[in-house]
Amino acid sequence: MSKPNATQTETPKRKRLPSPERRQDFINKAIEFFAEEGFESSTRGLAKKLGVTQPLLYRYFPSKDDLISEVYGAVYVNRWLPEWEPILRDRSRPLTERLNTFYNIYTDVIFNREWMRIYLFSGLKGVDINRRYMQLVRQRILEPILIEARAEFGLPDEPARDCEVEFAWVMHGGIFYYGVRDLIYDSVISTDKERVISDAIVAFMAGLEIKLRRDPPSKGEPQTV
Amino acid sequence: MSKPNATQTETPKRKRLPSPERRQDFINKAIEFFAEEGFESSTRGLAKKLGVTQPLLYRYFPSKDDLISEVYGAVYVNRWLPEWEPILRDRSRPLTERLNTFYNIYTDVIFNREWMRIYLFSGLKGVDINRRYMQLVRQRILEPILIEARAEFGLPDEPARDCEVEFAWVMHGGIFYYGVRDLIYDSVISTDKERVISDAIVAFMAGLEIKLRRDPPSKGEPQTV
DNA sequence: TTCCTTATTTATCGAATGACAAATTAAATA
DNA sequence: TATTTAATTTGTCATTCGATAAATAAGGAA
Repeated sequence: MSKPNATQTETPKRKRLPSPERRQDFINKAIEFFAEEGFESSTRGLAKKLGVTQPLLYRYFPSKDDLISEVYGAVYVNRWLPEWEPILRDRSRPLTERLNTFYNIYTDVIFNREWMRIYLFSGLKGVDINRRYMQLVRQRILEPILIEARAEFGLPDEPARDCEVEFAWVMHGGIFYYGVRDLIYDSVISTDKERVISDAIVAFMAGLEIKLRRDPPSKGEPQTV
Repeated sequence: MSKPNATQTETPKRKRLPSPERRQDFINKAIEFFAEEGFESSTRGLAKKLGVTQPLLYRYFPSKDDLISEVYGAVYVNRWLPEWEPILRDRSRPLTERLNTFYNIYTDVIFNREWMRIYLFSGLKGVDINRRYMQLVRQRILEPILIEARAEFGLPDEPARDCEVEFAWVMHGGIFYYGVRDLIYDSVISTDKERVISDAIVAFMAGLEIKLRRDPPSKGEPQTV
């Protein structure tokens, strides 16, 4: 079984890749690696996974933190799809249907072990990209949903109030947390994602209608917390 | 400003504490420390926070991992209050009222930066204490709630089906995620916890009633996923 | 006071870490 | 083929890490 010194069984000797491709390969594998091991894990561990020596990483990224920033970008920024928002605004379909469509394809992207773990790790690190991502969710998903809900219920068009945004966040967070339980904690019993989403949306719509009729907009405090 | 070698301005020299108290102090500060810095942070950093040298930690805990286990115990196990469950089962009050009471006092405990961060860090580490905690939540909170809901709606007493447990998890997770946004991401706009909980419960109860009447229990599949 | 127990510190080890400089070598260019 | 470019490795440094052994000293007991 043991070979002499010269001939190797596996990869011949070195594989040399042009700069851009190698770089992209590094980022892709870094996503896998840091997602699984956390950002505190060593660049040597990553290099081993890459089948490359550790100093080579520093030819492509000035520091470990720079590499991590690239990982953030590849996960957060690049995986946000612009076609999501129009789905929510398409008034030719009932809102409940739009919400189901949206959350099914949205979770097709984020219910992914890498995405989830990178998101949670970076959130605990307190990097600002998390805050920006949540602003994106609020402005491009939750507030549009609340606008559409007003239209659906025949209420006047007004910006969403803070407590309504929080209410939408709870629905969104409930669905999100289902993904966390599934992909991070392995503690999900019914893996019927579509049904979980559908049930959450039914409750959201029912609750929102009650809420909007109970304390209707354009009455008391305009927007004061 | 600079002092000679002998005289100190701050603490005289050493403060000596009896073993049990020192040990407890270590655990308490370790909770703060690891919650903020993560479990990968150094024992030297912790010792500095404690105002003590690093090897002293090893007089009280055989290894860093043993200390971390103590932290888990102090946060997860010891902060679970046995009086929670009876609140949910007290049929002299409407279920909605019980749910509001329960989630307000439950979140008084877990909506705490230390608790939340320890929970999230340990979840990402994949330690089994997380899985056990979630089983606890399911068996002692969610399933009782579903049993009570059946009674409230005048339905026959049956064990909760999987998809109902998931539905309860989404409500629970939505409330939980509100805490995460508040304490970890600082991205909460309305800090009126009581109202957020109340709205979530209204939606949950409305959704559950629709759900139970739409596909009623004791009909089709008994418990087959 | 003196002695004894033990809480605490000092000193240190071996391994692992991020990062850099210089030596190699694969592959494109001439 | 000979030469050049740059991708990759080898070697290494200064820190930092968890952990241990030995030295110190605080505080109670005699």
